[in-house]
Order: sequence, then C-alpha cells, then structure tokens
Amino acid sequence: MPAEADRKRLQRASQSPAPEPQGSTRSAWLTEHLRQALLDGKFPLGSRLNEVHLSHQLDVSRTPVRAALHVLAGEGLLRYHANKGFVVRDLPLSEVVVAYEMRALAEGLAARLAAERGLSDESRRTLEQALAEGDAILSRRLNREVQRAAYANLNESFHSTIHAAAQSDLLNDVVRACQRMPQAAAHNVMAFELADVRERHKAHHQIYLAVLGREGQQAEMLMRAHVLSVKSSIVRSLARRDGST
Amino acid sequence: MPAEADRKRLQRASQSPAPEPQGSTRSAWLTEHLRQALLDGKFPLGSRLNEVHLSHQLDVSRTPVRAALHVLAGEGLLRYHANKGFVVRDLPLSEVVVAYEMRALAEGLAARLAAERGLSDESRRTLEQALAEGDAILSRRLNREVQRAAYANLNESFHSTIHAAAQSDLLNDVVRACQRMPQAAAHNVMAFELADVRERHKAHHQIYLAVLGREGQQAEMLMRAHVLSVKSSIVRSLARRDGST
DNA sequence: AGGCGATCATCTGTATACACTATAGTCATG
DNA sequence: CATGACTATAGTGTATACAGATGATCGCCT
Repeated sequence: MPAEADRKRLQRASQSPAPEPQGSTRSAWLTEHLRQALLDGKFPLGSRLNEVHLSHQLDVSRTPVRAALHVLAGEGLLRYHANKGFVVRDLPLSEVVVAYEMRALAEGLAARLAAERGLSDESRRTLEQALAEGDAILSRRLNREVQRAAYANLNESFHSTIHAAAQSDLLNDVVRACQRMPQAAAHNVMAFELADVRERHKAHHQIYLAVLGREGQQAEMLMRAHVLSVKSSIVRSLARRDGST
Repeated sequence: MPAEADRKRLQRASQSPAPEPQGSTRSAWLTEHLRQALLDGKFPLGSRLNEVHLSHQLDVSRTPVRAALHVLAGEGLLRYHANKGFVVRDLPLSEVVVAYEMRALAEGLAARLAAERGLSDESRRTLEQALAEGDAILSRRLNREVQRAAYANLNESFHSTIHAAAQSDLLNDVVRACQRMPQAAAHNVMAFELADVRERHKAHHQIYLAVLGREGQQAEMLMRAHVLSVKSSIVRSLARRDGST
C-alpha cells in the first residue's frame, strides 16, 4: 500500500510544525490525546482498547501506542491484564465516593502544607485574581453555559495553585490520581446549582485567608470540607444519571 | 555472536519451568524484578537506567524492559523525561514526610471503610493470625535479625488485609503509591527499636478491635496515629543516615 | 588561549516482523 | 443433544533494525 505511506508522510508533515509544543514525541502526544479522549468519555467504560485499531486510526505504529497505554494505566485511567490488553477502567459509584474522600484528605494536606510553607508573591497574586474573577463572574448575570466554563477554569487555577504551593510532587500525584476518573472529569462541575457554586466560592475566600494567615490546621479543615461538598454534588448528579439510565 | 543466542535459549529454557508462576510474561517478571531491586536500593538514587544495559544484563530485548520501566514510572519509582530515559526518583526528606502523612490519611480511610463494610471470615482469621504470631514473636527471645524479618512479614499481612477489606482499588493504589519510595521500603522497619515495635503491635490489636466492632471513626484515628508513629521512626532513622553520610 | 561550532558516539523513539496466547467456532463423539 | 478436543483467527508479547535526538569531544576560528 504505497498510498498509505504517502498519507502518513503528509499527515506528519502537516501536524509537526505548529500544534504540539507539548508532544515532542509521538508517545507523549498520544498519551495526551488518549487521556483527553478518556476523560471526555469518548471510549465506553469497560471497553477494550485494541492496539492495532488505535495505531491505524491514529496513524502510528503499535509501539508508541503501547507506551501511551502503559502510562495511562499507570495513571489509573486504564486497567491492564496480561495477554488481554487494556480496558477503560469502570469505577462503581462507591469508588467515586472513595476517590473524593481521598481527595478531600489530600487537598486538605496540600492546603496545610501551603499554609506552613507560605505563598510566593506570584501564587498570592494568582489566587487573588482567581477570587476576584470569581466574584465578578458570580455577580454578573450571564449565560449559564459561559458562566460555568469560566468558573471551571478559575476553580482549576485556584486549586492547582494551592497544590503547587504545597511543593510536593508526591501529593500532586495523589490528587491527580483522584481526579483521573473516566467519569468525573473536571467539566462535571457544570451540572451544579448556582447556589452551590456561590457557596463554594465563599469557601475559596476562607481557604485563601487561612493559607495566607499561615493557619495550617484551619486551612486543612476548610479545604477538606470544601472538597467533600463537591463530592456531595457530584455523587448527587451521578446518582441521578445512573438512576435515569 | 552465535554463542550469545545459544546462551539465551538455554537461560530461557532453564528459567521457564519452575520459578515464576507470577511472571506469565517477560514484562511482568521484569517489572517485579526491577521494582524489588529499586526498593532494595540496588540502583543509586537519581541514577539513569540504561535500556540497552538492562536488556543485555537481564537477557531480554529492550521492548519488555521499556514496558516495565513505563509501569514503574507510573508507580512513581522512576521519573521519565522524553529522549532522556528513566532515572531513579530521588525524594528529598520532606517528600518522605509528606508520603507518610498522606499514607496515614489513606490507611486511616481504609480502616474506616473496612470497619463500615465489615470483615469477611477469612480476613478476620488472617488478622487474628497476624496478631497471634506477633505476640509470639515479640514474647520469645530470638535473633534480632530473624525477629525483624518475621515481624515485617506479618506487619505487611496485617495492613494489606485491612486494605483488602476496604474494598477499594483506588485506595489501594494510593497507599501503594505512598509506600513506593526507593528509600523507604518495607524492610526499613528493621532499623527500629524493639520497644517501638512492641508499641506498634499493641496498636495493631486496638485497630483490629475497632474494625471488628464496626467503630469506623475510632479505627480511622487509631490507624492514622499508628502510621504517623511509623513515620516518626522512619524519619528519625533517615535523618540519622543523612546526617552521617 | 578561549569560546564556538561541527562531528561523532551513545542512547532513546519508532516501525515492523514474527512468536505466543487466548478465544471462538467447528466437528466428532458419547 | 450435549460435551469435549481441535483448529483457525484475532490480538498481544517480543525481538530487532533503523531513525532521530542528545551530549561530548575535537578542531577551528577569533
């Protein structure tokens, strides 16, 4: 099939110049691509990922595909069984609950460490900006959809700044592990009531003050409670979805 | 080099029959082998693992070696950088501290879940056996070395039974992630004072009773305190080592 | 002499061919 | 008709060759 070879070369040439500063290597690009697809729910839960199909579909060989799949399995998005390949991890609701309880503990610890270790000027600015933007978004009356997307962004920014301030790779890994569920991607935040979001935004303010004031225990407790409230919302919406399915 | 090919065939033939029911595949075997080597500290911290050397040394091709390394990187034992390969993760003491605090929270959660979900008859038996053996080992006067190894085993058994009873893969992953540090392998328990071990064994008894009695909160608190006491011992011994180096 | 760039060795990244395993379907047999 | 072994096929496991990147060494130019 000489035509296929041509197609490959063309595609490579067209995709290499601009779009991926991140994916210096094909494996890295595939990992990112597949992770996003998994979080977006593009593969059915529990379904098997066929290496040959994927490599044809994405126009690379099996080697980088396998590498990417191994990485994603390491991250917990996939499960691997010898001689049977990779399947999309399907977490029962009970596991989602545990993940959020774990995440509450982990983020609480992160908040405490951030408080103990102090905020850099840059972190402080980022947090303050996230809070201010949140105030603005929630006070104005906007399209629900726009409001939601904007708030999801700064929510992400707020939390990851706290994690960074904790200065622990390990802790970061754990938090990310708890977030990496094919079901509960960040955009699930959408499903919430506006009142819930306002409440949580108030919690962000309190957490910020506790961290800034170096009150470790206070920061830890506030963050735990904050994440647990997110858990309640998620579980509520998942239960609704499961029930209606 | 035809001689080399012969050697390979011979070695494969001699190693396939008996020794590895676990390693159904070369990758799996390599993963296990390398993980053990890393936890045992056989590779210097921060050192780079050369795929070609490893594959020659272990008499396999690079392919399964790479697979194993990817898995271990996913587990956090190695770090991977594009085009630069895998290096043994070197955790500063502060990270070890965080890991143990995280693990205390995670194992606490596991203990609570185990209490809430109840113990199977088999789990109960395993725990009781671990406790009884611990009593025996600690009461008799034995060679320090033997005593230590025996206790390490049943300690492992006790904890992993609790994790299993929690019935959460996710939680298991987190706990294992916190244990997987090139420094702080299980056998570090060796370095401890006998008095510390006795104290911890008493804690095992208390935890068992709390779990058996379905007292979730109590179990969680006891387990947290238990793991934190291990942290103190580990940190003490690591600090001593770092100081003397 | 010192900085700078080309060249080369080394190692990782990828493609591909082949070997092995698992599974489903078929056929024969009780 | 049910059950068992056999075979065919699809898909993963591994080896190997080659391509691309990285880093060091050596020579050149200033």
